[in-house]
Amino acid sequence: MAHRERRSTIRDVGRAAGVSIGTVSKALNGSGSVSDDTVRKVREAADMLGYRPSKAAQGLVGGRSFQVGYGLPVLGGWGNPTLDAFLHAMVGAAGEHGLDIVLFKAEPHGVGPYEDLIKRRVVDAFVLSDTDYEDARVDFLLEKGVPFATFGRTARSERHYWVDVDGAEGTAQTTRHLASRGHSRFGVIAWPEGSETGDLRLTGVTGALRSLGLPPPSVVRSTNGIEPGRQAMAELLRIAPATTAVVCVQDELALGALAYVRSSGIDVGSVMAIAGFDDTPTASIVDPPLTTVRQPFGAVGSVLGEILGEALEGSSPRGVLLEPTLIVRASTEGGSS
Amino acid sequence: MAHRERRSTIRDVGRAAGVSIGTVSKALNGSGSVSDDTVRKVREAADMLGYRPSKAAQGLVGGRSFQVGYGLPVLGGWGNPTLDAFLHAMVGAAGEHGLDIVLFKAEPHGVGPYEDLIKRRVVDAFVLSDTDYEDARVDFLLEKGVPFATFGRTARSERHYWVDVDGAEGTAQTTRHLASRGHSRFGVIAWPEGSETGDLRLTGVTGALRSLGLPPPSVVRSTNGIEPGRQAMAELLRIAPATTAVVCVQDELALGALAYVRSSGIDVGSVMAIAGFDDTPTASIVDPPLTTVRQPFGAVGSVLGEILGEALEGSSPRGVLLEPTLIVRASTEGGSS
DNA sequence: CTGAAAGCGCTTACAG
DNA sequence: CTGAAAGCGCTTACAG
Repeated sequence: MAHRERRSTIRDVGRAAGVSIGTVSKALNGSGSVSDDTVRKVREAADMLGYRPSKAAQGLVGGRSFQVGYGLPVLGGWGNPTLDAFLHAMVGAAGEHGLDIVLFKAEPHGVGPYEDLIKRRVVDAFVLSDTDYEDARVDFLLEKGVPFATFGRTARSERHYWVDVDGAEGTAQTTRHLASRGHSRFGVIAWPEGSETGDLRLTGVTGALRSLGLPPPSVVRSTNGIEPGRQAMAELLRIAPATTAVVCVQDELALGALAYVRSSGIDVGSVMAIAGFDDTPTASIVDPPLTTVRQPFGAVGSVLGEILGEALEGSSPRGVLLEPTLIVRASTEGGSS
Repeated sequence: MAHRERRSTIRDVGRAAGVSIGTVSKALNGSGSVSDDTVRKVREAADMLGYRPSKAAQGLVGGRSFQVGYGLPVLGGWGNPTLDAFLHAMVGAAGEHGLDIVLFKAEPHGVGPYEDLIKRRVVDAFVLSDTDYEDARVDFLLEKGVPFATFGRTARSERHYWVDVDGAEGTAQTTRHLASRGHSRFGVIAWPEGSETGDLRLTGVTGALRSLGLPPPSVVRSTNGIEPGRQAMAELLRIAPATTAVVCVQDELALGALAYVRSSGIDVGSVMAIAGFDDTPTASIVDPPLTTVRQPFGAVGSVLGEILGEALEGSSPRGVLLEPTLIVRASTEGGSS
């Protein structure tokens, strides 16, 4: 079976159209000046032969690969389920700019794979996600002069393309929602200090409370996870027993907090309001369903794909800040209804 | 800033080592015969210059791209969360064979993107997931003689590489577990007819019941999703009110079924046992936690990566069937404990 | 063992 | 407007 027909080359097209390969190239790319008649003949021949130019050859002469590298964040990075929507959107948007996405395995903080892909000329640019505020990869790419776009702001944001979701705005929305439900004693379960993302989310709460004229929140810091969330909630109620509204910087923390409160026999929703961040699939399933903030991962991916086109033109970098959406569910709505 | 140093080429290495570029190539690739001394000199020069051969150039001359295409299944394909582990493992294993993964957006059943990547010589092979039993892509690639490996068996399995998880064995395990807990009236919430994967999972239940000498299950078919699962469960209890054990071919269906049963005031676990398939993250969180079957997605990915190496050698295709693991949780354990 | 040369499939000045 | 030629960075017979 297996046809494995020789893929036709520019030479075949030239022969079929009765012109030189240079003319075929110009006709097909619309570069240089070619008579309408020739263009037509060449197009016909190309169509008939199903000709598509070799990317390797184009890349070699043009010095561009039309490929963008994306290092998969270490497993579990920002929660499995989001990767799907993110990749789809990014691949789609990049594709519309004629760019393919090349996947590779990113080591925790290593620049090794990045360097390799650059040197082997496999990619023209990179997309970085799960960036730290101080990120070795950012400095490396900046120094190499390789275009890239990050998901998340960094210490060098003004020097590279980036897309981010306004986390502070997300928790501020949550806070205003809770305040409108009558809450005034707030707690926050935050990430350890130094996490830019986590601190921005914390800021959203404190800022919103301040402008509402409410007292500042009690803050407990915890690593991510359900069990840590449970413990953090216990701690929070110990240091601030009057708390009635808890904003968590991530859903898992909220799920832990929720489990703790429920197991203490306190009603979640009416007595104690709990909110998370990220709208993980679980959030809508737990009892009671969790109020949370949804990040527009699809939009992040497509903007990243878009922006990559610009990055490759060498225009000066810009950032895009996207708004998250508050998803109100029973974990903050129980009682007063 | 931006160094953008000219990436060094084979010519630079030759100059630095004082040999011809042909010799550099042979020395670095270990092909042809080169004196040990020359090899050493060349290696040193290459290291010093940080030389890495251009993949485009190698691809052009060798006619191979060392890239493998993977079309992202349509959003939500086999449930977001699994994509992460799958991609990680696949990218890792492929990487060890010197292969990069190129992502693209697969249209539902279209071969268009596949044809394009072949013609443009972007990839040497493909990985297909979410394959249908009759899959146009499989026929297309077979006819083109392009190597590929599928996740899931197809009607042409003996002609291509494949990796699959033994779904029938998974639900058979579930069934035996439930029978050992004293259940004898089984229900199955399955996918619509024609889904090979779904039908295999259904088969696992019927087969196990038969060999246990128990009556066949009542079967309700439903599209995937939590809400459909809820409705399917209602339907199941209507047509077979005596049912006490329900095996669902996917977790989301099980979550819907569980929600329905719980909201009817029936105790899940003791009175009504419910099991799912896939061990999605949510499964361990719901109340009660869901008994389910875990697919070794990581293993699937790495075997796929492995096997791709073979596929590119042109050796004759083989398939690998991986065993899933039953994860027992409270949704099937309540009462009798 | 080593080098010169051809060639992979394109694009792009450069002549005509 | 069109074609011949050079060249992108490699690998691989083919001579020496």
